[in-house]
Amino acid sequence: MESVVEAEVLRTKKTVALARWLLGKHLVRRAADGRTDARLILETEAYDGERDLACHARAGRTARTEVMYAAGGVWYVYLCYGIHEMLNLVVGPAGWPAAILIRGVEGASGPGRLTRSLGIDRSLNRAPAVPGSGLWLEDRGIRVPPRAISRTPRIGVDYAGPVWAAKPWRFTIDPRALRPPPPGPARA
DNA sequence: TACTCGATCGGA
DNA sequence: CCGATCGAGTAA
Repeated sequence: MESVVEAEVLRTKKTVALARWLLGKHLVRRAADGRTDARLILETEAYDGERDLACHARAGRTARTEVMYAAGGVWYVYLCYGIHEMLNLVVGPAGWPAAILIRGVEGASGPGRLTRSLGIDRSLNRAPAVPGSGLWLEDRGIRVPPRAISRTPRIGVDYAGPVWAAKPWRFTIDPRALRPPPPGPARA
């Protein structure tokens, strides 16, 4: 069975825990033609608060970062390097700027590639993560064993300085660990 | 208004 | 390793 992820969860859990929790959930896109595309989330990164020098909110409230201060459950989509649309989920209570970058899903590895693959751009910035917006999250009951999850530092944030760049706030699913290998040769 | 630099990617 | 490509943020 599947259930749409409720905003309540996104507002109450801690940012880093949510980045991990999102692994194994489905990112679901409904295109203009009505077709839906559900992809298992395989890679995420947490960005948490003005103190986090890798987070866009490090400079406080600006026109771009305002959406990060909203209560969890809306999308933050911005343009990076003039080319790539980056998809983030705003999380946490209103007033606390935090977001989770969706870096990889089934069939699309890399934040720029996944938005291109799913037809996601800045027109979804500030949109709520509910079916009516065309982009939402579902829990389809996939259980991700802890051994399938890896933690590493975030990608491309050296500018944040050694302390914040080193935070192990990137989470990935090792696909091999998700699908256990077939049993070996039958025992005699 | 000028200038810098990206939460990337694909091609030498 | 390098260039693409453009808007946000900063300084002036």
